[in-house]
Amino acid sequence: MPTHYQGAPEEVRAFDALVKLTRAANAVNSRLDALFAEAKLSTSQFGVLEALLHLGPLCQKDLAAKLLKSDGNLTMVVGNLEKRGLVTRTRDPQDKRLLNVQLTVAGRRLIRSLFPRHAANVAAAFAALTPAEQETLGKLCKKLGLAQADA
Amino acid sequence: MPTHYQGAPEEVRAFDALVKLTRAANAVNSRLDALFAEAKLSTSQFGVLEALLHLGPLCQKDLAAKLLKSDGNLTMVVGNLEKRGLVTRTRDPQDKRLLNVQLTVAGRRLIRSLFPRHAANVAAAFAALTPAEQETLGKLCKKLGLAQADA
DNA sequence: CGCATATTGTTTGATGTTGAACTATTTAGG
DNA sequence: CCTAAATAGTTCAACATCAAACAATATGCG
Repeated sequence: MPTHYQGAPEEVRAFDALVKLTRAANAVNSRLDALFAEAKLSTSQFGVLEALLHLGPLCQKDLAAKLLKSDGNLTMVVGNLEKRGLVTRTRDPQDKRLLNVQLTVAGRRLIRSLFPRHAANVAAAFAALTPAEQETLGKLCKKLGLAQADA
Repeated sequence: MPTHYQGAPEEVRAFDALVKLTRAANAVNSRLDALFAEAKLSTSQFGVLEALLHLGPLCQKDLAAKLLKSDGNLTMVVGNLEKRGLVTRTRDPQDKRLLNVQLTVAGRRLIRSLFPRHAANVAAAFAALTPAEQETLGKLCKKLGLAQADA
């Protein structure tokens, strides 16, 4: 049902793995998004709040690196969070190029209330696999992911 | 390097698998995007052209289902392809609600020239894993993906 | 010191993305 | 038949996303 591609065996095999990998990632992440939507947060917004909760205040450059998003994008995502009073941006006195982003009281309260449910969702999503299967999946994905760097 | 989350063991294990799964999917798909960018095609646009090549003319509803995108979205993606003369939209005479999307000569030529290189890219991306590993990865992803349906 | 270069963030323009409201058409039940 | 419900697309608002051009600041080298 993916693309019935008639090609070399290694291509057919790789296509099959690609389709399943992509669908699994989408399915799991879509499931997790339901919780974010409850709090009217986008995936990226949740990611920013989570990073700030667990790593403390960060500048936008670091946030972008953490979330694997472009810097131009972070301006908007953080901007929308700031509008809602969930984070503040303060110019770094040492290096005035930097904007330190940190949680407000409301932001901290929100992410702290959401995170335990998020963690439970992640565990529930992966409960379809045994612990050994999860570790195998993790190993294979890591190997696959790292190999793309030098492509 | 993911989130150093201190939680129940099954949550930590699931988080680890989630991060690696998501990163692998992103890394592979980013790598594949490079070819699409060469032809100034977005991932979705390439997906539409590929589906039309291998499955023949389709209405937008079917395309949306194939690509796992919203119907509203397909209006734009197909519209942009139509602007470039790569596809045409024709109203179905039997059921006037349907718009049949099909490749133009230029569209067919483009996707046929791109696809072999795409297939080679997919195979190269997965060459980091042995055939057996690719099948294991596929099986685990399928199991994981299907389990999210009833969440 | 003083300028060339690098770094951080913003802006802009194009595309993608969704969900909801809306139109047109078809289908089904009474 | 004829109207109610379902279906296919479009449009819209909001947000995401990137790349590229840009401004402001910092750093380093002569």
